[in-house]
Amino acid sequence: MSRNAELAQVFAEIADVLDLTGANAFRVNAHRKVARAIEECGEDVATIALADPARLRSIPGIGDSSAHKIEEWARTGRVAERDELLATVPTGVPGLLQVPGLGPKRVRTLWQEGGVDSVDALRARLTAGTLGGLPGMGPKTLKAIEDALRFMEASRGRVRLGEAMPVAMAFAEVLRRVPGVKRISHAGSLRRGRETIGDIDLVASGTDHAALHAAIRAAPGVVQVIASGETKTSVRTDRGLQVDLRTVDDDRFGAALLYFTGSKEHNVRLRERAQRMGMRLNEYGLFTDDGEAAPQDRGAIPLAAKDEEDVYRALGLRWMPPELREDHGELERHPPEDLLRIEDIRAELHCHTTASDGTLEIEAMVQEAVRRGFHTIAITDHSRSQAQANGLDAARLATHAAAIREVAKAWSKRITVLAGSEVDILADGSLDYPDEVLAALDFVVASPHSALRAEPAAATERLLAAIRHPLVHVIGHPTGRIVGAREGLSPDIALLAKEAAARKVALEVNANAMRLDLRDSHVRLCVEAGCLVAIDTDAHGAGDFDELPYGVATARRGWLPASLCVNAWDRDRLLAWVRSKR
DNA sequence: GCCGTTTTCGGCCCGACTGTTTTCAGTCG
Repeated sequence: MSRNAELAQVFAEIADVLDLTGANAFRVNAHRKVARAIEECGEDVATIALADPARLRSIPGIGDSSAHKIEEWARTGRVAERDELLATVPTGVPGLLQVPGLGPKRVRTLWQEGGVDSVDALRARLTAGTLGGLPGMGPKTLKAIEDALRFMEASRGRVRLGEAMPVAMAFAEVLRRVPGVKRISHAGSLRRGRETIGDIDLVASGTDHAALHAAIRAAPGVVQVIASGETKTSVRTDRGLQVDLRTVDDDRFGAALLYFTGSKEHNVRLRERAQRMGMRLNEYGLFTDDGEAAPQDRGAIPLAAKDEEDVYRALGLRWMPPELREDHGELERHPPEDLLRIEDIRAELHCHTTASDGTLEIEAMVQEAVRRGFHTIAITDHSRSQAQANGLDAARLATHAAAIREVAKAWSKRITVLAGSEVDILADGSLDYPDEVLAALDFVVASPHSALRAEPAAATERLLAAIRHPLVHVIGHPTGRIVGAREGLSPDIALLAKEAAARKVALEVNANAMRLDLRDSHVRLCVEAGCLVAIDTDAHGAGDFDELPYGVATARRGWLPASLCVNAWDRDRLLAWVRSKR
């Protein structure tokens, strides 16, 4: 776990225990907000705490009280208040909050009146059937808890963006065939392009809501209907994913899509803004606030509801790209006008062929790039240390480069093909080929593949050395992390971005959904430093190009303007930069 | 606990669905 993740957990634990003991809900929420702010910070928060206390307090959501706790943790590795709070409840009780359907009230009932003090104890008591008679725990509630426990064991949390998107598209296709359907969109964290997705949210409009809900319940792969009403259905798929459908009338679609896209925090900001302007915002529209709840049920006509643009406009705002709706300052400081778009990407600068561990020959890879409308592709097979990936030694690389240049010549009217390498950054920061070998190539991506558990300071030095190497164009997947599976390196990204900006080296956002490396918060640091960013699919086959949208979404979440993305430059500008390193 | 285009005090978003405590609490997003 990264240090930020550890520290965030301290605040999450404080929030959980406060919640369980019935503390003020806003106080609980404030701690959860701090946990989120820490988790989403691209820099090491403990380091900020020691170096610049004022800057720590300038992070939204972190006030004086939380700042003191963070400073305490940075100095001692502990937070006394957290330890004291945790001592007041049995060790396993906070874990009960992770069970879907169990909130603080039910956990407190289970614990204090039922003697249930852990998830294991809960499972045992459910099996033994000795939980009947607790207040609020009827047979259906107990059954729902039992199902939720089974689901927890089967699925373990969030899935990667690249797994969730195809599932969402398949469900959308099912809805598209329902008679009377008007508009369908995915929403939630999926639409915001987050790297992992908790569940799939869909919003649909049409004339026959009941038919839409029936279609979702009967869709292929659905194994359980969790809830289904007139406007909302939740189902579980055979792969353990929850899919939520909300239906609305088409003239309210924009308000519903806005609402269900979130983030929750962005929505709260919008509602607060609406409130200040004498309006009221919910999933049915933006209404004049007459002091009464649920205007939509009283026949009130919304001021805006049909499209998201209408709602933002009525609130005096420009439409906000979904990837930016995270309450990361997007309402105060509008994101760049030329925020990167998928159609801006015209070059692939990191891919593999059969020379190392790819599945396509050079020419087939080039053809695929042409088919995708790219003006440039760099062929970058693995270097010699990647023996398991059939990495090339200097002699094979020379032959390979000659073959790439042959293909380049044959295709020169259609696309520019660069002979390159993805050269390993070794543990000591040196590269896997001597300089004269690299100098003979057109393009060099330098990436860490091994020693990915190095200390942050060592990782920073190692990557700085690669950035300072005069023949390197791009640092590939700089941290080496695998989403949900490997933490990778934790270098000082702000420092790397500053150095890379000075030397015109691009840091990569690897678009593969397993990697998304750099991640969104790192991109934000790159943008602040004015550092170039490369977005590459790291394609090993034709289908891998399809992952590009995930990389673009990650870059957009980091507010990347097209002007800083080398893959979005026209051919002349890109090649001038490529040649500047030779 | 946090925060400021009414504010350094007094607020802090809003609705759907479910099950059960028969009029609403709990959970979720």
